[in-house]
Amino acid sequence: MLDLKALRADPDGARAALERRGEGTGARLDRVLELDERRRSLLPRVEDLRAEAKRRSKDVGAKMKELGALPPEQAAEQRAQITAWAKEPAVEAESLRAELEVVEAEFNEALLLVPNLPDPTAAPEDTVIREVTHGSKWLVEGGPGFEPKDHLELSGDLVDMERAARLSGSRFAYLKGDLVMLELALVQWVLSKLGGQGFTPVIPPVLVREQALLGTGFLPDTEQQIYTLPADDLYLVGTSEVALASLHAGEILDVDELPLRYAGYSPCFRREAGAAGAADKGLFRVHQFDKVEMFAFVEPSMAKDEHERILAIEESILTDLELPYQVVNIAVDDLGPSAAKKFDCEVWLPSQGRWRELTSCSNTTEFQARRLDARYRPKDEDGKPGKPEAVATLNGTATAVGRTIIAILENHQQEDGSVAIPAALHAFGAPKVISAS
RNA sequence: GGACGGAUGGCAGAGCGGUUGAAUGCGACGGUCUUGAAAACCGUUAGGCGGGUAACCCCCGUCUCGGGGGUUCGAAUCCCCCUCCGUCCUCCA
Repeated sequence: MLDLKALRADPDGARAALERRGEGTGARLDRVLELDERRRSLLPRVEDLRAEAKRRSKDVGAKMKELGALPPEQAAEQRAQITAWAKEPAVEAESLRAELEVVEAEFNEALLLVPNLPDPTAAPEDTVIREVTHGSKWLVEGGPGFEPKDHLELSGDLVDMERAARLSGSRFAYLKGDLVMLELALVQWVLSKLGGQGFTPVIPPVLVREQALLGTGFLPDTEQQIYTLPADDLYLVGTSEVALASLHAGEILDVDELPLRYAGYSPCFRREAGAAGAADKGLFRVHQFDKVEMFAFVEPSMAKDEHERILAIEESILTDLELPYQVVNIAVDDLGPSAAKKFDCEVWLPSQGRWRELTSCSNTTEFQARRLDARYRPKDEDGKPGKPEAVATLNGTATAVGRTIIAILENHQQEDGSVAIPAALHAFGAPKVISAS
């Protein structure tokens, strides 16, 4: 949700920024402004009537007392008159309020449809800003001298998608043996690394109410990607970002508590509707996967720095895993509704001979916080507490387990089909070598 | 699944039909005192929306005591529904 006051102050600037997301996005803003106008013309009239009703209501007691001196019949008549007089503005206010309610409902709905203002530095089209190969054997001249296998060949029966399909349908997997140990090592290693960066590990609920999806901007927009449990009015989250963002919904945080950083570890569920034809096989695109997600609540002025910081952590994880990657500044017309700016880290997949998305981090500025009503109380230079303001939120993938396993298997495969697991994971219980045969 | 009890400001906790947006305590902020700090004392301190302002301070109005609806001239206070929390029973990994 955007800052209404800022929109009213500079509608043209906001419209221009929104148009960068694509033709017609500015029109949604105009709809909001128009409804805001109507709302504000109705509101004062309702409030004036209510003020009058209150005044009269307060006088009732005194007027009623005066009636005590009158004969009963006359008093009854007067009493009825007083009541009618007191009721009049309230009744009028009520009918106007009904009108206002309709306008406000439309207004709120329209406001939810306006995406975040993109950051000026969000790229016009996907732009590679950095490529880090660590001298990968796949990317040096000539390659390692053998044909890379894909992750399914490398994992053999450690990944069983046929039987998973029998159980649950396509795009599900059984993960077995050494790969399970690899996942657990990966998760534990990442959580300990993040712990050193101030991120508190969290295992959140993955079944959430609609409000959490609305608050994070996944609704209304990506409903076709979300699993629903209609019998219980719950949704399965596609990322723990949803649960982490809601952690401080409705709260006013002390500025001294900020930044608050969380590392959520949870399964993620995605319907992948529309991806039916996608050629990705194996673990790359599945309906259920585990992920460690970073999430930060910061002062708005710190959001850009935090975004860079989160990106740096993602890069550091890839570096420690000795995975070749490139960083992409994602095109402005490809941003989700909440994001003002987004970086993807794409990893090299030797079997495909191309870069594929592995992690991603977004600066959602105050967009989610406004919807979730997550605020903080700023202090001025003298340390005096001020009015609550929306915090800024950011999120980034620490490790998407399935895809990370793919990247490790493929990049660290050896000619004999075994895989040398990166040293960083050894101390966390990962096998040093995984061999499918 | 069943039976009770509860939900009030940053937190704790009164109020149970009429200046109650809300006592009191804690916290926070300001001040007095002090070499400084602590203690003590005094004062200030909820949020949303709209208007007066181009904007801040400030002022005015209105809404909000978990959410929604109702009764009433008037509801934090009475009634109904929902959500959540606690306790007990039942069940259960």
